[in-house]
Amino acid sequence: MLQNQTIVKQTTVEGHRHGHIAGAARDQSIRLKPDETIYSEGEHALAIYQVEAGAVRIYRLTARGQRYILSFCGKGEWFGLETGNVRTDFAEAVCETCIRPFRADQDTVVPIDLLHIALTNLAKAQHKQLVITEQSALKRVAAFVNEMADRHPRDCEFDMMMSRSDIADYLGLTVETVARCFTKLREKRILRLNGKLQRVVRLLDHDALIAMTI
Amino acid sequence: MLQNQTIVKQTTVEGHRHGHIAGAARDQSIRLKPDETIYSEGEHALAIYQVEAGAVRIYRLTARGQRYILSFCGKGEWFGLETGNVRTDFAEAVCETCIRPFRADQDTVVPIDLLHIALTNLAKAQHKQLVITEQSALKRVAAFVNEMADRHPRDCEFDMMMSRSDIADYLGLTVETVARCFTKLREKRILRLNGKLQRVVRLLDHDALIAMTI
DNA sequence: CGGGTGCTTGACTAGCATCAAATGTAGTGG
DNA sequence: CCACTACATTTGATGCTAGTCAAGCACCCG
Repeated sequence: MLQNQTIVKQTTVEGHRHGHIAGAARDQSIRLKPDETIYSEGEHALAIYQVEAGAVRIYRLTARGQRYILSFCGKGEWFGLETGNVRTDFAEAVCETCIRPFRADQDTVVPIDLLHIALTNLAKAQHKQLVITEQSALKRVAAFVNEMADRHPRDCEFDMMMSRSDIADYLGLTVETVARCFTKLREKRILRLNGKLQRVVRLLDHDALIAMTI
Repeated sequence: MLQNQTIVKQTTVEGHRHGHIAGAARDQSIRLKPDETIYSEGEHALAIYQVEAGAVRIYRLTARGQRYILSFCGKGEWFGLETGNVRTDFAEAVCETCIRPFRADQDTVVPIDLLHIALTNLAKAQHKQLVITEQSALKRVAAFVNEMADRHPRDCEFDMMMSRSDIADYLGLTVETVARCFTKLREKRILRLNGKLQRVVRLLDHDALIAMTI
């Protein structure tokens, strides 16, 4: 028994080589244009990142080329922590985005609680499992809008920034179904959609929205 | 920027009080009967566990009383690591099971790589997301059987131990659909089912099974 | 023997995917 | 300024998949 024990405290991120994007001097902020790639599957994992502004999508491609978005990371959230030292997924900016890399240089050991980040991401992933499996398409979309609303507390109007196909690939639905769900939410007077791409949500009835996700 | 930084090295499990089950003297192994509870939602998290034999199901209950199984833990796998110090889910033995608790006593700090455990569980959760969202019912069941088969390398016959409703609640399907998928796998001559409860799988065509999960 | 449990099968239905097309907006070039 | 293309979103029609409800079977135990 207990063959799997290893020693504590190997709590710095793996990977030592320098890559294209983490080449930024002294781990300073990086500005990204919409859809710009941060890292790709198969690359050497050499840094973790914190979002300072904007949003990042983390996704994988299936054997059939299907995209599946594991998570969206908003301001303050961390991403890029991997089990091994090779990337298993892709990271891209959703919109105009600003991120801050943290490399694992031996001399500049940054005091980051990697365990806390990992556990937070685990909790997010588990919550997403519940959302996806238990609920109908409408409830999934409602849960998504609610998740976005939580990132803009006190604002009743905010820009989701994600396209319909981003949302579809995140919730395991099709673009058409997502669009239909948004019109249903509009018909129910729970929200209004503004902006040329209909990505700006104005929440009319937050309580009703929350009630839908239960 | 960077408000969320905290200090490294708080890598011991939270919780200091003693609970009913971890009261076992000196963190020795615990034997469990089928369906015996290990911990429940809302309890104080005071230990993490490693499975020595058998299997454990980790699940949550939705507001409507629906059970959703987040993961099954087999031999060698760890569970019970939480973000806070309160349990957010339930843990039960699937069958006759043996687990080993690790408490967070200040004097007996066990050298466990909690980060590695957290990242492994994160990877499992992410993989499960892909299985659930991308695939049809048949593919999900195939993926499940494959997952079980991976726990019994070189054996072409093994006992899954989980009931049909366990599998259904794990894959986000109904019992009937799971049963239908198993008959399809039988009809395709990919496996045979033995035992009084039809839980013993005999793999006839492992390659075909893997091909289904892609 | 009867009742309980777990698995399977059948008939029917609701909901989402699929295919197809329309709308709206921005950008380009005549 | 208008025609044209390109792209994102929306809407409509149709079919299939999995959920629901119901029943039947196999096994076990009192």
